[in-house]
Order: sequence, then C-alpha cells, then structure tokens
Amino acid sequence: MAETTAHNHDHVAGWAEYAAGRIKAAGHRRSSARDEVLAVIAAQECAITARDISSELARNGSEVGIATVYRALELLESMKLVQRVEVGQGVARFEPSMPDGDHHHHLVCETCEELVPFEDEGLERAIDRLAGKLDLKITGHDIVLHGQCSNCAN
Amino acid sequence: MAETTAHNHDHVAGWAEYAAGRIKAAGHRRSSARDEVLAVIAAQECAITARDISSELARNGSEVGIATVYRALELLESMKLVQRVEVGQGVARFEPSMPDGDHHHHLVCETCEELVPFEDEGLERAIDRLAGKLDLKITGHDIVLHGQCSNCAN
DNA sequence: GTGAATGCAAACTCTTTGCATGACT
DNA sequence: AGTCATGCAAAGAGTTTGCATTCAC
Repeated sequence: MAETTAHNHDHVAGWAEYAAGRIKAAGHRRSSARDEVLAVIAAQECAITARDISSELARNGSEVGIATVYRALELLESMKLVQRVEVGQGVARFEPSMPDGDHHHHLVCETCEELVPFEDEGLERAIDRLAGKLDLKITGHDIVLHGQCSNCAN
Repeated sequence: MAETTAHNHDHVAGWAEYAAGRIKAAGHRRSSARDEVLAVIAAQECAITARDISSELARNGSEVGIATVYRALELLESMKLVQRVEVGQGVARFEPSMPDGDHHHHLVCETCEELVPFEDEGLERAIDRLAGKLDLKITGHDIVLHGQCSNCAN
C-alpha cells in the first residue's frame, strides 16, 4: 500500500468541468462565483473547509462572499458532486466526488490536525459483510482514523 | 426498540462511581454539579449532547448551568472517561468510556437522525490489519454508518 | 482561608437566512 | 424581462470564556 497518497489530482482532473456541466444540466445558471468555487475545490488535495475556500478566493483577489461559498457547497452536496467530511473539529470539510465512486477515508493527525487520505479494500469488504449481517439498511459510511501523520510521527 | 436499549446499562454500571473516583484521584474537587452530570451520562443509552444533558438536569430540577456541563465534558474527555462522537450533525455527542475498552460504533438514521450502536469484530480486525499496513501511527478510529434504523426502514 | 468550580452572560465560531442588488438566459 | 444568484449583514446554533460568587478542602 505505498500508493495511498499519490493519487488525488488524477481523479480530480476535469472535476470542475464535470461539476459545472452537471449544474448547468440541472437547470442552474452559470456564474463566475460558482466557477471560482469549483476551481478552488478542484485544486485542493484533501477535504477543505468553507473558510479555506473563502480565504483562497480572497487571496486570488476574488470578491466571492462566504455565504455564496456555503450555498455552492450546499448545491454541490445535494447533487453528490462533493462529499461532506466531518472529523470532529467542529467544522465541515468538503472534497470533490466523482461519479466513478472513488472511495477513500481520512486519518486526522492528532498533532497538526492535518488530514491524510487513505483507502483500504479490506476495510470496505468488512463493511460490506457487516451490512449483510445487520438488519439495517446501510447507505454509506465514514471512517476516521486518529493518529500521527508521517511528519509528526517523529 | 426495546432490544437495543437493554444491553447498555450493564456496560455502564458503576461508570459514574469509577469516573468520580478517577476525577478525585486526579486532584480535582468533588462537586454536586459534576456528580449530577456524571449521573446523567451514566444513565444514557447512547451518545448524547451537552444540551441533552442540560435539559435532563433541568427536568430533574437541577440548576447546573450549561457551561458547567461543557466543562465537565471537557475534563472527562481529557481523562478519556467519555468519548466524543461526532456524526455530522454539527453537534458533539458524548458517551461513557470504560477502561476495559468496550468498543462500539454508530449508525445514524437518515430519516429520524437517531443513533444506533453496533459492534463488529470483523471491522475491528480490518482496522487492525490496516494499521499494520499504513506507516502511520494509529491511536483510534471512529466509524459512522449512514442508513435507516429498524423503525424507519419500513 | 485559599483556590478550584460554578453560574451567568458575553464572546466566538461556524453556518444559515432575509433582502435588496446585480447577472444570466 | 424575469428570475436566479450574489453580497452583505443579521440571525441562529453550538461552544468557550471572563468574572464575581460559592463551595470543597
């Protein structure tokens, strides 16, 4: 499992365009504010907060307000174009979600609070098996590991 | 849902006393406010919010303020006497944690938002195996399933 | 008596919403 | 032109903090 981290940009390539298309197709108008938000989300490595997006926009001279960021995220989440990730810091994080259902989870570094994505087939299988055993309908799952990232482990 | 409730109290039996002892041993003073919070936490079935605790206290005629509830929870969490559980509703939930490391996770019903606890050995094993594979130090994990509880499944 | 714990209220953070203005089709 | 989308500011929810008072030791 050495390839746990190196993958993100590939999956996300074209996400902004894809999302813009889906949004248009769903009957929503195209706007530069939304495009800017899409661009920032697409460029990120891992799940980011609304505030992250907003400051990144501000840093680029954009005048998009934070309310618009939240509204864009709300729309994107409702269309399953982003996935909301909460890791217990009291803030919601979001990351692009592609239709191919690329599936990963996160480790939260207890020292620097950074998020490290990982994926594991064994874990997904264990969840599938569990879903069969429980007599509950399971539609999704989130797994959050707590620990130390490679930077902070030393 | 008479089934799911029955087993929890066994695990939690004596938790309030145990926690009170640990708190005392750590050099903190004993107070009736803290005792009342401990009692409410011990009596709960699943992870509850600070507000839940506060209203339960109020219902019993207690005058413990919500700030005290938060401060008690902060202390308890720092001593690992409670575990914080966040399931993406924007609220922190807490549940008693025993030293024997009784370990369960939660399903969040997408319809009624209720929490259903579950445990699964296979899942725990998958996480242990994963911990071996990743070159990250893993100290804990949270798993949240999304789906329908037995009440809402119909 | 001393200092920790409490209660209240104010402050803070994250998120949502109302409303007038501006922009896309 | 008709709406949808935006930006601002205000409102809400959850949580934390400052400070005077109370209470445990």
